[in-house]
Amino acid sequence: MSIKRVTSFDVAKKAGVSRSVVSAVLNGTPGIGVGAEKREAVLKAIQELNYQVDAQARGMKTGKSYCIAAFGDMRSPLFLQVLEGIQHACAEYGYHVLLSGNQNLALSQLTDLYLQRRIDGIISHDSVNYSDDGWVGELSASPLPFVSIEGYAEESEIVSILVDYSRSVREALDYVNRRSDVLPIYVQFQEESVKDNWAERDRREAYLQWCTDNKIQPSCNLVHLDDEQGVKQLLQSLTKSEGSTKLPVLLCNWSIGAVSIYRQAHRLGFHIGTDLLVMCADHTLRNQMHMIPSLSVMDIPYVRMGEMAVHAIFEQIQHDDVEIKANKLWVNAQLIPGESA
Amino acid sequence: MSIKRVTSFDVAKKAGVSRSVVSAVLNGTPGIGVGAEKREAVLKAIQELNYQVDAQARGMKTGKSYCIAAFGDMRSPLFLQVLEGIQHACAEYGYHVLLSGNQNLALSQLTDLYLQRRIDGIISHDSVNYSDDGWVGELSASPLPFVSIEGYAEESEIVSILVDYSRSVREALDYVNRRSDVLPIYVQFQEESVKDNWAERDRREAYLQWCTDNKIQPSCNLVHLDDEQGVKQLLQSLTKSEGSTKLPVLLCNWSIGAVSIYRQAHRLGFHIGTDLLVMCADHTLRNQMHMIPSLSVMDIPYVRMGEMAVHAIFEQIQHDDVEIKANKLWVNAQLIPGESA
DNA sequence: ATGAAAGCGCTAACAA
DNA sequence: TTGTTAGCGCTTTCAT
Repeated sequence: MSIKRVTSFDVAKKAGVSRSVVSAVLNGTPGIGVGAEKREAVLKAIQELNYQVDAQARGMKTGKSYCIAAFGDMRSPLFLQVLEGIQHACAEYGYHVLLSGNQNLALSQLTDLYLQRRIDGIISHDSVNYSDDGWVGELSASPLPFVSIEGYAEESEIVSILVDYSRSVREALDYVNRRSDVLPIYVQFQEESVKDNWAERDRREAYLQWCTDNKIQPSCNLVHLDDEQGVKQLLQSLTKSEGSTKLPVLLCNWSIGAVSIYRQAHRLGFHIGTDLLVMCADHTLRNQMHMIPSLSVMDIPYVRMGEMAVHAIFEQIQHDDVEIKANKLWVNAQLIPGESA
Repeated sequence: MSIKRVTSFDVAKKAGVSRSVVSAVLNGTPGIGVGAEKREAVLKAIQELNYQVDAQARGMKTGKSYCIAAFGDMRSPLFLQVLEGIQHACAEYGYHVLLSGNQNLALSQLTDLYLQRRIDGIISHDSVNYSDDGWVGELSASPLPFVSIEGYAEESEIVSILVDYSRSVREALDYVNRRSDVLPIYVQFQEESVKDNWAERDRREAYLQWCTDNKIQPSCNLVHLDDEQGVKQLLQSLTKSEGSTKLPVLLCNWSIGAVSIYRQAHRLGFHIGTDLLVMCADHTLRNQMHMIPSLSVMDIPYVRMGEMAVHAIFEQIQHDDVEIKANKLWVNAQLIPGESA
C-alpha cells in the first residue's frame, strides 16, 4: 500500500463541507453558488493539505483527459519549436502535452491513443505536401479535434496552420532590392523524396511575378540538393555575364541550399556578401548564425504556429456547434538580416 | 452524451465470460489461469469490438498513469534528441511521454504534476553543472523515480546519465594525432552564464594529461565566446611560431566555438583543413555538416542517453527494494570525421 | 477456473 | 444554497 492520497473528501471534512462544494469551488461549476466563508474554508483546507485533484479520476467522470497529443518528426529541430509553442499555449489552458513521435507510431495508431487516453485533441506537424485521405476519413468519423501544422493545405475540411510562402519570397526580394542594381536569381533546391508542392510553386511564382512587376529578367534554376556540379555551373554562369554591372543575388528556397552555395563559392574564390549575395526564403536548417558570412533568411515562426494550433484546437473543443469558418490560418515568415545579403 | 464507449463489460458479454476474465487476459494476471478457448473468445471479441482499455480507469485502480514526464529546455535542440530517445524507449514499455518544458514550469511544480497525473517517473535534461538540493530533498521524500541527464553529477543519491568527457578529448586527440607532426592546442570557450564545472575540468585535464603522455608542450587557452579579438590573437600567435614544422590543431570544447574560429580564420586568410586544423570535443550546435569545410566533432549520443534514462527509470520502478548500485551511467561521445581535421 | 462485488476519486444530477 | 448519491471503467480480492 502506497502513501495515502489526499482526496476531496479529506478537504471537505477539514473545511466542514461536503465534497460537492469542494468540487464546485475547484471547477467554478456554473449554477452553483458557494458562500464566501465556505469558499474560503475550502481554499484554506486545500492549501493546508496540499490537495491536488486526481486528473485520472476527474477524467473518468468528464470523459476528458486534459491532454493533447503532439505528433511529428522527432528528428527535425523544427518540431521542437512547434512543441515549444504547443507546450507553452497548453500550459495556459491547464492542459498537458502527450508526445507522439511518428517514428514508431503511425497516424492510425493515434486513434487508439485517443481511445486509451481520451486525448482531447491532436496537433500534427506534417510536411508541407502532406495529406492522408484515410486519416481525414477517420477524423470525420470521430469528434476528436485535429489541427495540422503545414499539412493538409488542400484539404478544406482540416484546420491547418500554413505559411504564406509567396509573401516570404516577396519580402526577401524587396529586402535585397533595397540596394540598387541587384539581379535576383532564384534557386530551387530539390530532393528525391520531396515532390513539387504548393509551397514550392508559390515561391517560384512569387519570384516570377515579382520580376515581372519590377521589370527584371527572371532566372529560375532547379538544382538537386546533391548536385554540386549544378551549383558550380550556376555560379560560373554568373561570372560570364559579368559584363553587367548588376550584383547577382541568389535567393534559394531552403537554407540548406546555402551550404552548397557557400561551399562552391569558397572553391571558386567568390566572396559572398561582396561578389555575390545569398538569401534564403526559409530557415529550416537554423544555420543563420553558423554560416560565414552569416546568412540572411526568412525565418518561419514555428513556435507561434504551435501556439496557434493549440488555440485552434480549443476553438474546436469549445464551439462544437458547427460554424462555417475558414479552416486555414496563415502566418508570415520574418526577415532575419545577415551579412550574406 | 458522447458516443458510447466499448467497455470490458461489452467484451465480456460478447465473449460469454465475466469482466475479470477479460482483465486477466489483458494483464496476464499471475495466479489466474484462463482456459484456452475462453482466452480465444476474449481476444476475438476485443478485435471485433476494437476494444481499448481506458488508461484513466486502469490508472485509477493501479495508482499509476503509465506516463513519464520529460523535463528540459524546449529551446535546445539537444533536448529534442533526448526526447526522441525517451519516446522511443517508452513506446517499448507501453508508456507515454508527458512533456514539461522548463520555460513556465519550475521543477518544484513537477511534484504537483506527480500528484495530479500520477506520473510514474521523471526524466530531466539538465545542464552539466546542474544540481538542486531542494529537489533532491523533495525527491527523497517521495517514491517518484527520477533520472537526470547530464545533471547531478556530484549528487550520488540521484541516478544520472553522464558523458565521459575525458575520453571524448582523448579520442579527439588520438584522431588528430594520426597525422604526424601536429600540435594540438586546446581552446576552452566560456560564457558568462556557464561557470567552470566538472565537464570543463575533465576535458582540460584530459588534454593536459594527453600532452604529458605524448610529450607535447600543452597550450590551454580560455576565450570568452564573444571575444573575437581573443580568437584573432590566438590565430595570429600560431603564425608567429610558424618556424615550427608542426601543423597546429585547435581542439575546442564547444562546437559553437568553431564558428568564431572559422570566422577569424576567414578574415585572416587561413585555410582550415590545410593551414590549420579544427576539431570540436562536442557537437552541441549540430553544425558538423553546415560548416565549410565540414567540422570534425565528437558527437554526444543524446538519443541513446534518453533511452538509457527510460531504462533506468524502469529499473527504479521494478526493483523498488533498495539495492546498492552505482547511480551513474556513463556514455561515450562518438567521432564524426569532417574536413576540418 | 470463474464470477460477484468492492472500491479508486471524482463530478453532476437530484433531493432537501 | 447545500448534502446525498449514482456512476465513470477498471482491477482485484474473495467466494464459489
